[in-house]
Amino acid sequence: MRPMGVAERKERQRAELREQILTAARRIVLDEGFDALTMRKIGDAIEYSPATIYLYFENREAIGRQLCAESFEHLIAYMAPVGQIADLYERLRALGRSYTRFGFENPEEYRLLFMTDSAFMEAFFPPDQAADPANPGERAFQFVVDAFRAAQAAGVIGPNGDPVVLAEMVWTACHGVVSMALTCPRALETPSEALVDTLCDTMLRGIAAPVTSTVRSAS
Amino acid sequence: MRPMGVAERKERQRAELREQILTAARRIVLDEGFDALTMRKIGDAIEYSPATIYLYFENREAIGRQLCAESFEHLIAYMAPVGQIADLYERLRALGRSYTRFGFENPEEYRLLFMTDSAFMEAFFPPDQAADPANPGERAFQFVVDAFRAAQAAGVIGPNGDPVVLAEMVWTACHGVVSMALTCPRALETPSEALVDTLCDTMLRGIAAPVTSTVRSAS
DNA sequence: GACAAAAATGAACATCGTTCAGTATAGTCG
DNA sequence: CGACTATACTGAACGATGTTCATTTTTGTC
Repeated sequence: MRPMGVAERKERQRAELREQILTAARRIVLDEGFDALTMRKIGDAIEYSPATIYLYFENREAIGRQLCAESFEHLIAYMAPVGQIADLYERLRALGRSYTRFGFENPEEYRLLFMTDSAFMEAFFPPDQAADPANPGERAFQFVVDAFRAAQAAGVIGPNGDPVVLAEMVWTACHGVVSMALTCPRALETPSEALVDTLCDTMLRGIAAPVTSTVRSAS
Repeated sequence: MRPMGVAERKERQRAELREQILTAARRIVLDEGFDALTMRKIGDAIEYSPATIYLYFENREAIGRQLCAESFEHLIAYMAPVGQIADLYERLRALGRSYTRFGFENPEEYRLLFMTDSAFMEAFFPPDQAADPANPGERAFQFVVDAFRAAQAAGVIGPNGDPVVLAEMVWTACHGVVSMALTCPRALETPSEALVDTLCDTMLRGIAAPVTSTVRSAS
C-alpha cells in the first residue's frame, strides 16, 4: 500500500550493505594492504557469499577505486590546515611536510593511492583536460599549485618557473622519499623526516635564490 | 673412464639450462612486467615442465632477484660514463639525468628494481652495515655519494650537508619523478625530462647557493 | 645388460577473481 | 490467505596462480 516507503527502505538497505562492504574492505586494506584484499575475506566479514559483492560493485578494482576516493579526501584533510599559514614560504615548507606525513602515517592508503599499478590513479586523472572540482585527485594537486602561485605573486619565491611545473616538482620529489621509504626503508640511511626537510629546504632555496646565472647550456 | 669430463659436461648443461630459464624470464619481464612472469610461461618457453624450474631456482622470487642483480648492473652501465665528466657540477647534473633516463628507457627493469614490494630491494640493502663492494645496489648508490663528496671537496657545491644525505636526497627525488611517470603518466602535465631538469637544477642551486640565512627555526 | 644416481614430470593442493544457473526471500495482487 | 513475480542471494564451477612430491624417465657406471 506504500510502495514508496518500501522502495525507500530497500534502497536504504542496499546502501547499508554497500557501506558494510566498503567498511570491511577498508579494514582489510589498512591492516594488510590492497594485495591482501580478497573477495572471500570481504564475504566472511560481512557474512554474505562472495558472489553477493558483485551485486554491489563491478569487481574488486571498483572497490579499490572507491577506497581511493576516500583516501584522497583523507590526504586533503592533512594538507588543508596548511592553507591557514600566513607566511607563504612557511606554507610551502609545511605543505611538503603534511603530504609526506600523510604517507608515513597511512602507508597502506598511500600505497593504494600512488603506488598501485596505474589503474587507480588514472581514474582520478582523466584524459580530458577539463578541470573537475569534484575530483579529489585534481583538488589535492591544485592545492599545491595555488600555494606556489600565491608565493610567487607575493614575491616570496622567484618569479621564474611555471607554478604547475614547480608543484609537480615538489610533489614528485616528496613522493620519491615516501615511496622509497615505504618500499625499502633499509635503503635509506637518513631518517625519512630529515630527508624530507632537507629536500624541501633545498628546493625552496633553489627557487628563492636570486638567479645569479642563467640556466647553463644544455649541450 | 673419464668421470671428470662427464661431471664437467653435466655442470655445463646445468648452467646452460639455468641460463635458458633466466633468458626466458628476462624476455617475459621486459615485455610484460614481473607480474606477468609465470612459472608455466617459463616452462613453455624452455620446453620443460614448470616443476623443473624448481630444480634450478628456489622459487619465482629467486628468479626475480637474479634479474634484479643484472638490472642493477644495467643501471650502473648508464651512470658509469658520467664519472668521466670533469666539471663536477655538470657531473652531478648528468648523474640525475642518466639515472632517470635508465628508468624511462627501461621501465620494466626500473619497476622490478625499485617499485616491487620490498623483497627485491631489501635483498640488495642487507641489514648489516658492512659495505659489500660486490653488491650492485650499494655500488650504484656509492657512485652518487662519491660524486657529491668530490664536488664538495672541490668546493663546487656548498660545504654544508653530509654527502650521504645529499645523495639520498637527489636519488629519492629523481626516483619520485620516474616512479610517478611510470605509475601514472597522465598525472604529470610537464614532460618528464623537463621535470627532471628543473628538479636537478633547483636542487643543485639550493645546495650551491651561498647560505645567506641559517635554516629557519623549526618551530 | 643390470643397477644406481640424477633429472624431469604429471598430478595434485590451496589459493585467487569471476560467472551463472539455480534457490530462497520478500512484496504484490486476487 | 494463497499464488505469482521480481528481487536478493548463493553454491558450484572455471581457469588461473605458485608450489610440492611421488613417480617415471633418462643417464652413467660397473
